[in-house]
Amino acid sequence: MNSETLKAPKHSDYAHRGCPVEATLDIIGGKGKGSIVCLLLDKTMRFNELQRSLDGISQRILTKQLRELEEAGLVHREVFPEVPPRVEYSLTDKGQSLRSLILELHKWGSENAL
Amino acid sequence: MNSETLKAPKHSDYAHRGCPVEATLDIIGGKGKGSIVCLLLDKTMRFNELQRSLDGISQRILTKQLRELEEAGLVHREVFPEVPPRVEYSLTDKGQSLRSLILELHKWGSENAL
DNA sequence: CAGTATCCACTGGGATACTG
DNA sequence: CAGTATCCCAGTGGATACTG
Repeated sequence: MNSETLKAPKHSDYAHRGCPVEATLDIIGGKGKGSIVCLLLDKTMRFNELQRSLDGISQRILTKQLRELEEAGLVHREVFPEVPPRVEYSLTDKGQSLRSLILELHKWGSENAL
Repeated sequence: MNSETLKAPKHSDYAHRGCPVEATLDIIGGKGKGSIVCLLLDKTMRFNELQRSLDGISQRILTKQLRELEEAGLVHREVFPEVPPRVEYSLTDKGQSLRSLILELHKWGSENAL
């Protein structure tokens, strides 16, 4: 079974076909990703610090979102070999390049959504 | 059963709590919504026209996304009582207020995602 | 502290068929 | 033409317990 050719076109496949807007939304659209990038714009943060700031997100999901953002090249993950372990998350340059976009999302949301 | 107090906090609940960024993403983050708003920035379109432009989206989903965008106050739906029926979709002022944001999403996506 | 591992519910979305 | 109505599946996310 060739999973790549057989599978029905999923979300991303189609989404990326036409519109770069959808492509971007696919990257920062997951649960909490907007907030994560938002938080990391200003400072480096540790895992628990992020989790507390995101008020209620589960460890599992936070890990997943961070891994996806890392894979997308937006987030840098640095592990310090200490006891107890310390892991710091920060934005890469590519991540920082989202700044003005995030600020626009923030602005529109403040004025129209909340 | 009070569905509002009993239910576990779902997506939007939590999302909106802290971050306007998430609130915005919740509104334009559904499948095809980015593309839809994008298309409607420039012209009014009919249902089938949209569906063809979105290449592959199902009728059911397109209807759903349009209804949600309408409910969010971004899209105006106008029904012409003709045979065969004609329905035209356009952006409201609130929808048009997304323009610069959409353009930024488009720009970032073109440069970083596709 | 920063995760995995499991299990489970809910929803998003696809496919297809039917209708005013 | 512009939808509804069904049925179905995969993915997302929550809760909880465990670990290096």
